[in-house]
Amino acid sequence: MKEAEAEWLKTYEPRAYPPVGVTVDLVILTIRDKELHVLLIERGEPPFKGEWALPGGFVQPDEDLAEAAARELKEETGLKQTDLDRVYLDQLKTFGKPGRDPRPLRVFTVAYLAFAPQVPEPVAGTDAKNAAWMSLAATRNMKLAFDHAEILAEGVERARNKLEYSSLATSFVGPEFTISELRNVYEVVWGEQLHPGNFHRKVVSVDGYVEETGRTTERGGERGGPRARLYRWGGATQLHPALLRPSETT
Amino acid sequence: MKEAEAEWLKTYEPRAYPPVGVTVDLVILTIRDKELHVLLIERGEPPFKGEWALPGGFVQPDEDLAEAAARELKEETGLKQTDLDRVYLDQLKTFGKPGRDPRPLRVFTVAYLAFAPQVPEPVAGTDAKNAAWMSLAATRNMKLAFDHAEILAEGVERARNKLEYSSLATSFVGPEFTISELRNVYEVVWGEQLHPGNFHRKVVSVDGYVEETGRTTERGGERGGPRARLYRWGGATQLHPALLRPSETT
DNA sequence: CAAATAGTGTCTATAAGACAATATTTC
DNA sequence: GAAATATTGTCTTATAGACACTATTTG
Repeated sequence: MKEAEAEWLKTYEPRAYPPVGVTVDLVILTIRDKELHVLLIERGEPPFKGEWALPGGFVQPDEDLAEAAARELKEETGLKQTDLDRVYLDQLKTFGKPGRDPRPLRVFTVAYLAFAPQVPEPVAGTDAKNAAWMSLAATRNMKLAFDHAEILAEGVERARNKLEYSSLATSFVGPEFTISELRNVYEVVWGEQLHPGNFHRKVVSVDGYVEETGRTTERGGERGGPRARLYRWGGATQLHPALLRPSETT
Repeated sequence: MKEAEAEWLKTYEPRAYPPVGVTVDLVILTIRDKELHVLLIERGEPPFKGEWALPGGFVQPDEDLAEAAARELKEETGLKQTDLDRVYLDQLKTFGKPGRDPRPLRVFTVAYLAFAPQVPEPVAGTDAKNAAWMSLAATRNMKLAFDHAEILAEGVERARNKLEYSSLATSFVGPEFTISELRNVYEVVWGEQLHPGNFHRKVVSVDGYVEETGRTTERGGERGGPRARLYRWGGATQLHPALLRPSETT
């Protein structure tokens, strides 16, 4: 049997298969000015030259999918390693409808979803391409390249669900955060107001979600209010019990 | 710009890319004799000739991924269309580690997860290949082809989670079922006993999960007990509130 | 001081889980 | 009749959400 496989390998002809390509595309979400934003790239090359698209590119021959996604994340966001360590990055879904890429090569794309903390820099593009954080509201009036509008919608939907059962809301804030900042993540991603008092009690009661640092913010809120206690992530990945969306419960 | 893209298309050279291939592989789960089973195929061709693998194959040029998965499901299970309509089939995850396929073609596989109702036939293979429902316990002592053991584990894990928040347990039973049969699905997939009384009340209380047919089984249980009422799926896809695994709640 | 916000207290409705009870049915 | 099972009842505890209250801080 070993000989049979070796024999078969010799006669194998790669070009018998119609050519296909595999890319990774990233839905990188962050929160800026109390709005959900996504990182978009203005394409410098055809196809869709000049249009906005999700960052991404071909998977290199020696790379696993997750490696390719991590590489793209690093290249496109220009985040420092310390920040990158705290970024959530996980596979979202794969898209491969014939014709989704106009090139004479059928391209499948494995979409990844990432949650980034607030980044001060407006985003550094690696090459001549233009990169920008776009608010989700803004993207709804744009036509994105390829099927990226569909991928983006899928990513946002996944993000909304992730917040319920996981502690990933902490990926959107800094290493130390107040309960209000965490609540803001939920409110922005879910697009609904939460009850501050109940949210506060809930978060601190879920085992392992957050732990106190023992310190507080330097100042109160912009328009008044006491200083808030600072928390850090408590190590739990899954929330028990979950933090369910109010609008889904009905 | 239109001219620029047309120009670029002409100069484009597909063979500049190293050759890659894309397959779909299916984790098809069903319940037989109070055990979770998966459909496996004994490979008739290299690579891994003679070893057991998940059913699957190359995505055809004109096919979308979901279409390819549905085609493979139909071909490999030999299920009738009426049964196929009730099978759950959804994308699981994509795998593409370099070297996962020994051929001189890099193969990415998009794994799909399917839940099938009890099928009387032992499974009809389309060609010379041997196909069989294997219990999960049995697969743990086997070496599966490619990285299919990893894919299978991922599928089982996803199945366990799906039961909590969705009504997909009904995909494992016939169009009409008793609460006990449904409970059996949960017990087998989760691998733990559930309280019959509490489970019963819970299931009938979740809005839209099941609805009564007004009829009962013809006979009681094998070893006694009254006839059970027959239910059908009530139309809800998400469960509110969810049916959480006892062992996860602690 | 007025307004805003952090954090806590309290009460109610709902849900989960333990346990028991009753009615049917099979061998 | 004995054992098994479907279904319902009851009680306790945990949780979610509504609402109110106090303390602290900013302009």
